[in-house]
Amino acid sequence: MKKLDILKKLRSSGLRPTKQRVEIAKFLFEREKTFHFTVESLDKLLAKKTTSKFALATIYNTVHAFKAAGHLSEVEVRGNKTYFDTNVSNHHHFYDSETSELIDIDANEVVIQKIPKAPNGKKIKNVEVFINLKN
Amino acid sequence: MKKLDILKKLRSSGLRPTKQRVEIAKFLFEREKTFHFTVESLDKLLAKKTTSKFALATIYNTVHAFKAAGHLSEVEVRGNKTYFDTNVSNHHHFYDSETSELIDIDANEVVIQKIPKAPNGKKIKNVEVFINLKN
DNA sequence: TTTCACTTTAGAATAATTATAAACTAGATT
DNA sequence: AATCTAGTTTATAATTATTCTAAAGTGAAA
Repeated sequence: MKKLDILKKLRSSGLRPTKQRVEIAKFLFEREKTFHFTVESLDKLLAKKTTSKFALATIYNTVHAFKAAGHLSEVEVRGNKTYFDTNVSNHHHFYDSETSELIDIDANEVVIQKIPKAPNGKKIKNVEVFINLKN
Repeated sequence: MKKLDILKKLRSSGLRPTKQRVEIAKFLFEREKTFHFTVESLDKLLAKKTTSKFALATIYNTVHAFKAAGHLSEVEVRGNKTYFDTNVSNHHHFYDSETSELIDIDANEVVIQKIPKAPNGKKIKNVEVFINLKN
């Protein structure tokens, strides 16, 4: 994703393209493969890979703004930290608790044949499959 | 589950049946239906339903001891608090984010037809299906 | 260029959980 | 039964992730 596209992406979702947002967006979205991270890991990676400095609060703000704009998704992993994913399409995950690593699973790699119907008055928003790994 | 069974359950898993553990175990396991809770909700319920007093740290200790002994399972819900479940068999969940409520889904109510194979060197520990609800 | 709503920032505040260390107790040993 | 001890409880402090605050900074519209 080019810088121009990043500016477009930010602007089109009502996010003013500040220096910080552009740089974080470049770091997150200029990649081939999807990327999983926590705010803590992102903070460390940004410190290592860029010359700019970011307040931790800015990273929280930015990640939440990107999530609200639909550019990031939050992954349901139990544990202390919140995981985010640059893959915002409907998909599933392997989770390796040994390494705390998430791996994307394409939606079409999982086929569910039978599912219960939602409780009265409720609808199904989405179905997430978690495959926990061991060695 | 009778008190005698509770003593047996604790002893057989190497947990000395202290006053606190017995009372918490009775509260958790003397029920027909499975029970979902957070440490916070359990603390409040114990305060309401029993005359004894429990230090919050004791509730954390006890819940973790029960989990380590396989009497409770921890549920993958994203959010600030950790959820526990008295249902330790293999099963799935509805999650209602409106009410933060978990509902058990029996393992045989979900049939998965296709699933990817584990990454190299890893094995599948278990598969958890989460059905997120909306109104 | 001036202006102003939106952002960033550092640090304080909050919330969940874990650690600490002293007092207590179940149950084995005498 | 009295003693002993490792395991347990307790109150409190510490830690960790995250959110709040309020002052200073900045895109971009006018």
